[in-house]
Amino acid sequence: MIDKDEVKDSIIGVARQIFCKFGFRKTTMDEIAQAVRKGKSSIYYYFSSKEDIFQAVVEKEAALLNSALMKAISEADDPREKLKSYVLVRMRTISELANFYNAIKSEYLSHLEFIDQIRMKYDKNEIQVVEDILRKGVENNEFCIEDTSLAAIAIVTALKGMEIPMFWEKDAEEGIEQRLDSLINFLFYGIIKR
Amino acid sequence: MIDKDEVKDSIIGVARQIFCKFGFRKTTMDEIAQAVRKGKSSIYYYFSSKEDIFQAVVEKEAALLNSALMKAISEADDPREKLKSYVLVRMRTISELANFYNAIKSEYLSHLEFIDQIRMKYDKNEIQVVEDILRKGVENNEFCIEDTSLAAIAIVTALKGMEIPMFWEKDAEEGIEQRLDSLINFLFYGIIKR
DNA sequence: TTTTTTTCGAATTATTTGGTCGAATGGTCG
DNA sequence: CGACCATTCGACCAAATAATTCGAAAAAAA
Repeated sequence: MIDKDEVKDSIIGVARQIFCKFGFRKTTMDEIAQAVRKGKSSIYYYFSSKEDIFQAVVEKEAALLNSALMKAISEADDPREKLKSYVLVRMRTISELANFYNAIKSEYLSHLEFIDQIRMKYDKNEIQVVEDILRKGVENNEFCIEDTSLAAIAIVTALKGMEIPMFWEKDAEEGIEQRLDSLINFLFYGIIKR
Repeated sequence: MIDKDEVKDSIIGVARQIFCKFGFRKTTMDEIAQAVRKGKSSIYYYFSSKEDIFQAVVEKEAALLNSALMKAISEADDPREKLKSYVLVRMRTISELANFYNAIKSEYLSHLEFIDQIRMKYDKNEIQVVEDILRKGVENNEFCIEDTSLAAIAIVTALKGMEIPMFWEKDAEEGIEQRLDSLINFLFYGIIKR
């Protein structure tokens, strides 16, 4: 017998590719089915709808980013390093996932609220994590921040700001490192105790 | 009043991009219309159908290749150079147009016979041009060929062989120069009088 | 064999899309 | 101005396509 989750995973993987290429609308169940070498109807044995598949893909992407962040943070030790590593890894990973986000953006997919829901879920998590780092930094006397909660939100928001479509359009490769540096500098100048 | 041909050209240009990205099937008239900032029905004022637009795009691509070839040939002087330049420019231009051909291939577009027709039309032209080069080369005693007509067909066919989809898949950039060299060598060894 | 899991073809329904048409809009020229 | 083109567009339709359902057939497990 086959592991159902394995099949689901392979569908998610394949679907991701096709979504990347054509976006949500232009991706058909037939294409997904053919790509995993199954009948169209078989897909419905694993997922209840096209939207369901898409949701799974988004969830997986978000989880991927999340685990990359967690790993990066856990590997650095002092708060300053943690924060730096967090920012760097976040941008790098997002950059890798850019394909997918590109595919999504522009499509009038906003009415699929679950995307926002998933994002929000992970956002809260992210903000919490960043806040923890900040708080520890304050305790260690490395950062001077009045309201760590607000600061965390600001940082995550700033990083999200770099995800805006425009950013990924053309300059990608070259511009990214510079922007990262300047962003990190900016954050640190305002945060680090001098 | 606007120049009708200008508008047509802009439609062709925009349509080309979208065809490239999504292929014929997945490209909708609405998209094309939106991209040129017109109503869908307005497009039909300039073109009679989606196929008609596509045909125009193909025609333009073919014409582009053709004029590139003519220019290259006219700039070289002796037959040997002409032939070499022809081969090089052909491959280079095709490489640039690869995007478009990629978009077309794989789609079951073969039932649109006009593609074959256009190709054939330009093929005949190309074969004729090559044959002229060869014949001059023979006159100049640079080439030794029994049947220039057959040889021309062979050469054009050989070059077309390099257009097969597989070729463009992955190795593109690196492999192309080598292949070109070897192809040219191959042609010349069999043709040039030693 | 019986039962359960998995697949699929055919049918159904919902949505999309190519294409038409007549009515606007707007500029041109007498 | 008003008659006359050129151009645009919204509303509409039929055909195509796509999502989803369903029952039955394989395949696997028990």
